[in-house]
Amino acid sequence: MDQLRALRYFSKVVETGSFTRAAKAFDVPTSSLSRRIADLEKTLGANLLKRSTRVVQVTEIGQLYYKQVQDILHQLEQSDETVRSYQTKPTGFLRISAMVSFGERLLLPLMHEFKTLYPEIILDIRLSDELSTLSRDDVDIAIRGGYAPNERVQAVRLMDNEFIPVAAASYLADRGTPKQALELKHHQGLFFRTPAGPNPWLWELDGQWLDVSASPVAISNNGKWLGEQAIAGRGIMMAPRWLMQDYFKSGELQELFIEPTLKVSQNPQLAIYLLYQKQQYLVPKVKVAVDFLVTQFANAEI
Amino acid sequence: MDQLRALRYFSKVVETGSFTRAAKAFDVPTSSLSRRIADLEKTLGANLLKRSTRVVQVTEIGQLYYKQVQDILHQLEQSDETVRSYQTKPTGFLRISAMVSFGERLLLPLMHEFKTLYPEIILDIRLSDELSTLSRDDVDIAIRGGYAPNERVQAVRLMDNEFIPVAAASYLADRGTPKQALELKHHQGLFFRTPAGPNPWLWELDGQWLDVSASPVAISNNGKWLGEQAIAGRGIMMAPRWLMQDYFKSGELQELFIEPTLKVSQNPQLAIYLLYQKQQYLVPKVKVAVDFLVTQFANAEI
DNA sequence: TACTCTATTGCCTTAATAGCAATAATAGAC
DNA sequence: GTCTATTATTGCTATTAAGGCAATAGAGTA
Repeated sequence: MDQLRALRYFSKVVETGSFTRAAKAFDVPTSSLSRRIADLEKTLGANLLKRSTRVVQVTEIGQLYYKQVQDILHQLEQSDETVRSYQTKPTGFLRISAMVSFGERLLLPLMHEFKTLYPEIILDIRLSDELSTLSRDDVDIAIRGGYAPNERVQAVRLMDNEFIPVAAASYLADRGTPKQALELKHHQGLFFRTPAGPNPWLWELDGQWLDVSASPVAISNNGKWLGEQAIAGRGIMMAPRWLMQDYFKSGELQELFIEPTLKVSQNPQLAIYLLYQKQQYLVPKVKVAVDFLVTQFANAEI
Repeated sequence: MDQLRALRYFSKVVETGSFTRAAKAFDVPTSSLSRRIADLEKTLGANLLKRSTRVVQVTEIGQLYYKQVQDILHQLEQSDETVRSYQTKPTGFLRISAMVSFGERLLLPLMHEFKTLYPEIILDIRLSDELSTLSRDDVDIAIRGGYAPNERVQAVRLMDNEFIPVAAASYLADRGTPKQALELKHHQGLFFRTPAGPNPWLWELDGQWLDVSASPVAISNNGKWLGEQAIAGRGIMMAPRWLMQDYFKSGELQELFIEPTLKVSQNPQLAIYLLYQKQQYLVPKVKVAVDFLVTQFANAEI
């Protein structure tokens, strides 16, 4: 029995809820599906589907089996793809997901050079501050700050992601320039909302963490808008250092030097990571992109 | 093409390093393997094996593919097994792995009752202080202290694993009874060697960790032997509380009350965990065993 | 009750795989 | 260097499994 074929048929029936629709998808008669799935059920000794002539329902165990089978089929597909593309030129669609501000400031400017190096790769760059799961056919490469990957995902540290307090001169003239962390409680704060909630302002003393967040005047997951608020003198913002260079140069914002140093996370390894599926590294388009990006950022940091 | 069959053939050839031996294992002619694997290579467009008439070598990409295929085949086998055993009586071999002293003191005494409840389950209990990977066909259930499982493994907290300092009366009469952690530096220590190295004696103050280990007189991964050393008055030992009950009753050892409380790990969740593969929970033999053990330990703790 | 849509079943065709024997290739023995 | 034993491949045929079509049976709908 060709179990894989049976599994593909079964999966499609679960997804479409119908033998007829599934059969259309494979362009085979429904009788084939019926027989393959019946055989599968026979060898497994369990009913995966509850059929009536009009409606197909998935049984409890069928549901469970479906989930696991999905995963298996997907892994196999990916392994096959890796082998198939082995030793070929880097080509095809390359899907990269990155955080919006990081993408605009640092990633996109690099990609012109990448494109000239590998003209046959068609870039599909998605900028979003949502977490990308990287688990399915989602994206090939994701760039995220401090994200806990699962065991099949490889994480490479690209660069620091140090958060520093900044404010506009107008704000400081108005409310004074804080020098001590404890003064911040009486200031106004602009907070970046991560998927895990607004980033607090923390202060560490011998492993003890103190929250010295200012009183919030704005919380948003949109860095650009928060930046505008800061420039308008609405409050103090904790922002990534790499994002602030332009603002410092133009004088729109300035760095605050506060004792002791503030953090926005208890995680000491706050950095920006490049993530990719381990098994995809031998796929040429993924390999060259990972190598290219890692090299670029390693050089930029010197 | 029946890809699964081809993958099984291919895997066996990699493992045995020979078409002939692999063919014997499946009881089919070598020509079948030759053809299936050739087809597989054709559809993948890559050479997985480098053949000479006498020696079969695995190519780089073949090696990679083999590893991934192994994983996939294993997962599929397990999923099939789950479905097959669904709604059947708990039966078959049940392989449990536990730490030696835990097994002897707590686990084995329980298993008589388990055996009468489920006489058709054949127990295969392996006691070892080595880490069990739980990843392959290894064991169905593992019991370990503070072990970081991967995402496919479910961990259930069974009981506390508090380590306390103990010593024999003879030792204390000889060297004095320490009351302060800092005094320990001048005492003699018996250390348990975990897979991550000897367990240090730690003392926490506001997130700062101080190592106050005594000077070592013995280090071993054999708890029994260490216990004998302690009874013989050779030194102070940090031992799990649950292991000491008998020694306390017999008066062979006594608990030391040291300020501040000592720890053997920075991990606050030091406990004993029961581990099993998530997808196996619906396999009756695994389900009843997990439920039985969790219930037994939950009750015992009241 | 008749109608329609859907899954299953029987029969035959077609495709894929197994089995056997012969062939080609090569490492090791002499 | 030649021979021999072992091993993988290939050609041919038999066998097995899956596909395709038409007929059948069941269940909701008009």
